[in-house]
Amino acid sequence: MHDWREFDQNPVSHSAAHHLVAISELLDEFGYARVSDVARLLDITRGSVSVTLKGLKGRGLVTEDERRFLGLSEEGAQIARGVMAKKLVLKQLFIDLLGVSEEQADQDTCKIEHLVSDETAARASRALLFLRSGTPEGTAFISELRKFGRRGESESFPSEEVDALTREISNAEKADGGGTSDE
Amino acid sequence: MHDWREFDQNPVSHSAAHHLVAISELLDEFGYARVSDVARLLDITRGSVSVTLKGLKGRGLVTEDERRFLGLSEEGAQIARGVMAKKLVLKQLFIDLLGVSEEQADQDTCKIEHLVSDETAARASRALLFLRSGTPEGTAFISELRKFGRRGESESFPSEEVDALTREISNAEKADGGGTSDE
DNA sequence: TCAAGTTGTTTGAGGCCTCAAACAACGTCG
DNA sequence: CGACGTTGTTTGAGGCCTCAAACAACTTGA
Repeated sequence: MHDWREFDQNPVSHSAAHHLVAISELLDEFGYARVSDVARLLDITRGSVSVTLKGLKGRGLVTEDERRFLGLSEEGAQIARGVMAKKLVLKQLFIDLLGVSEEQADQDTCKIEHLVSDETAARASRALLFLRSGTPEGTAFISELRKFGRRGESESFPSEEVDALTREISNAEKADGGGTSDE
Repeated sequence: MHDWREFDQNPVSHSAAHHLVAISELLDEFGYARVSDVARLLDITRGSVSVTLKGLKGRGLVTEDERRFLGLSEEGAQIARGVMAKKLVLKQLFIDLLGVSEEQADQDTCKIEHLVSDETAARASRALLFLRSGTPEGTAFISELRKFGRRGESESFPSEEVDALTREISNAEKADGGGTSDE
């Protein structure tokens, strides 16, 4: 497992991704985006945005008007779309499937949005589409899961139950022949 | 969405979390952990590990032997347990529910493990327990989902389907009264 | 017009993480 | 013993991200 640092390889960092998404959202909502608007939306200083965007402009992801209005290049827009789509899909999956509160789902996906692989995001979207297609199996599953979930709402995370699950899974992995989880 | 930077608040950073987990795994597997072992496992230099661990020792999360063997304080061990449990639960959820390959699930969860909230992790573990309990609804759901998933294995992420889903969801959000995603 | 506010930039600082390189303190083995 | 290898540390550097503060340029309004 030597690739825990793989976001080193990401075309854009966590922060940069958020800058791109912010610009995209501002353009959508107001038709323009300036350094200050991005700073306000991300709740960081204009100085930080200025510096970060300098890099993104240099890499051809962000463009700038004579009037200092920001825009996204095709590549920048594509990255932003990807990140937003991942976030949306994951968030909705957490909400619809796991029953996480919208608030919490938003906070969580906000942090992980640009870290999940295309494969996982694609599969999540398949699951979501399936759920939303309203098949009896989907409906029954969710309904049973919710009933099941009503037990043990203790809310502290590494609960005893999880410990048991942990043991169960890691035993299964060992029996399986090792798994990928270490080494 | 002003808390996209919330890992600022995290007791430990991404990197630090991995150091703690590495120590925990090494202790589990070999009974001891030294700076070099951690470095090897994380694939970074001893110098980096030395520096990072200095911080973690200072914060009372990591201990050190006279013989330079590393250990975890109660708090450090607890953090490591939490992170490992989150990773395991999410990984297994991705595999069992979404049908992601083990390889990919491992890479993904490796990056997001310590970013997910307790609530989401707890709910994920409920879903996993439910799935593993072998109820007919669970089994039927997975089986139907897999059939459903066999269409559109195109594997590129922001697929047309996802775009459609995106529009659908964001429209629903607007109709809903706005949602939390922007504000 | 001129003061006040907004906007964007730069700079100096710091935090975090990483590296390479240089060191010192251990071994081990011939 | 002495050369060699391992181990852990420190240092100088850089990347990335952030801040506060100081500026310059612009707009606004009385």
